[in-house]
Formats: sequence, C-alpha cells, structure tokens
Amino acid sequence: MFDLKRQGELREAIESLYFGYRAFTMRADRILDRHGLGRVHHRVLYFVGRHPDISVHALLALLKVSKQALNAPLRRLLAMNLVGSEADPSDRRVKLLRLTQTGARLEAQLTGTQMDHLARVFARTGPAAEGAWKAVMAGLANDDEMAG
Amino acid sequence: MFDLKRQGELREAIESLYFGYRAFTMRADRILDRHGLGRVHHRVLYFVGRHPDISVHALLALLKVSKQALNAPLRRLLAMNLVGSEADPSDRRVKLLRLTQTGARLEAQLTGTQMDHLARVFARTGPAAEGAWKAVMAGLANDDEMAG
DNA sequence: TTTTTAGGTCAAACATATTGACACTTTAAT
DNA sequence: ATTAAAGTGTCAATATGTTTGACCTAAAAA
Repeated sequence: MFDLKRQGELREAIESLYFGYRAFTMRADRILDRHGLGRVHHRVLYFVGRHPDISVHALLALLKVSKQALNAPLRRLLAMNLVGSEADPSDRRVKLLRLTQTGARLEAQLTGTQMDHLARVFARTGPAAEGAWKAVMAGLANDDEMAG
Repeated sequence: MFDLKRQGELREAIESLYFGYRAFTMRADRILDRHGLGRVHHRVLYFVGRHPDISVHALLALLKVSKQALNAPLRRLLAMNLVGSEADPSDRRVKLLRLTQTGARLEAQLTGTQMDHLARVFARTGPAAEGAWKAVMAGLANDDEMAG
C-alpha cells in the first residue's frame, strides 16, 4: 500500500499516461480516417516497415492478436497495394511481407506526425528527460513480459 | 525531417510507448474480464473515483466519447451498484455520480495493480526519471490540446 | 413563453475482436 | 513413405464498442 501522497503522485502518473497516449494516437487516427483505415492498419504498416520481410506468424506474435483479427486488415492492405508479399524461398509455407512504395509513403506520413509530436515535446523537456522517459516506458513493457 | 539516427531514436520511442501502454493496461484488463467488464467501465470507475459528484456531462467531456457510448457501461455500473447517482440539488437536471463502497473497492483493486506496476518501474529508474517521465507525458497530452 | 441544457434511449450501421472449425501447402519427424 | 506439425487462409457465430441520427423528458435560462 502507498501513503496518500504517493498515491496521488501515482494517480497523476496514470492520468498523464492515459491522456498522453490518447493525444499521441489522435493525430495519426485522423489521417487514417481519410483513407478509410483504422489503427490496426497503421500498426501493420508500422511493423512491416520496421521489419521488412517479416512473416505473418511473427507479425501476429508481435501484435498479440488472433490471425482472424489480422486477416481482414492485412488483406485490405494487400488489395490497396500498400503491402506486398512473397513466399520465403527457404520455407515456402512462410509469406514474407514488406511495404510497397505507396505503403512506405503512407507509413512515413503517419509515423511522421507522431515523430513530430514526440520531437516537439523532447525539444522542450531536454535530452536527459528523453532518456529517462524511454527507460521508464521500456520498464513498463518489460515488467509485463515476466508477469504477462 | 529528421536524420536517420534521430529517426531511429524516435521510432524506438514510439515503440516503447506502444508496448509500454499495452503492458500497462493488460493487468487491469484481466481483472475486469473476471467481472465481465471492459476498459470503459474501468475508466468510468477511475474518474468517478477521482472526481466525486462529477456530472454525466463532465464525464463525457473528460472521456471524449458520445453519450451513447457512455450510456450502456454507466447503466451497467449503476445496476451493479458500483456507482451511485443523485440529482444535483442546485440544478436538478444534473445527475451527480460517485462510487459506492463496492465500487470503490473494485476501483482500488484495478488501479492498485497499475500503481504497483508504475511504482515498481519508478523504484528501479529513480525519482529524477519519474519526474522527467511525467513531464514528457504531460507534454504529449498538452501538445494535443492546442492542435486537437 | 420559448429556447437551451442535461440527460436518456432506440435504431441502424460499422469496426474490432474473439473462439471454433476446417482446409491447404509445405516441412519435419518417425 | 507415411504421419505429424507448422504457417497460412477463410467461414461462421458471437460479442463489444462506437458512431450518427432521431426523438423524448425535465429543468433552467432567456
């Protein structure tokens, strides 16, 4: 248990995480809206861009969603020619995904607004705060992997 | 535009925010699951707990959802006797919300796991990092209010 | 008296996600 | 060679969350 003061501090942290995350995602969501896409599509574009030739299986594990949940958005992105696929020559069961030129352009736009957003804040708070912030965020993610 | 190095740093930040937030919400989600509740219910419990006697209207503005989206979860919480309501004596149109004893207990459990999670990470990264992290998160949230 | 505000509700529509079941292809194991 | 396992795809049923639009009451403000 925490004393009242500490509890207040931690609740402030919870709220800033909630409101910060919400604000962070809102900008990209608006661009996605104009393309008739959702946040899942962005996540796929992002991680396929970050990990060219990622397999469907690896993408599922990374996003922690069911293959049924991924299927529709991915099919859509393939149909829109934002993502391309080819069979892995060393294991022809595996489908490798990568961004097309158009897909890379959209991804750069979406992620660009988020990089701008972060960079603006980091510029105000300074490089030390940037490092500390990353350490805390990574800690949150890692602390899960044990209990998750 | 950012140079490649900076872009890598900012993408790391984006990913740690995504994975950190996901890990952060996962624990409470599991508890909610056992009660047949969702994340919206938690948000309502949280903010009603933080702002006793908040009106439905103010809650809508805080959560930025439509009244239709709030209606069902809130009705549910009232029916489960986790949230109570009474008319504002100074304006009888307004319905004031507050947690019941049972509601407060569940809210404390849900938010407790999140406070534990945060406190564990802050304990590892230190008080300076905690302050810096909060400053960045608040910056993210505020930067939206202008452009939002 | 009329208009505005706070709240509630019904309906249609769409997006997101789940689990279960089944099929196909390819690789690995026996 | 046969069988088992892995990677992918798809259909169905179900549940949830969310939106917009429309319509309603009650109370307060103009």
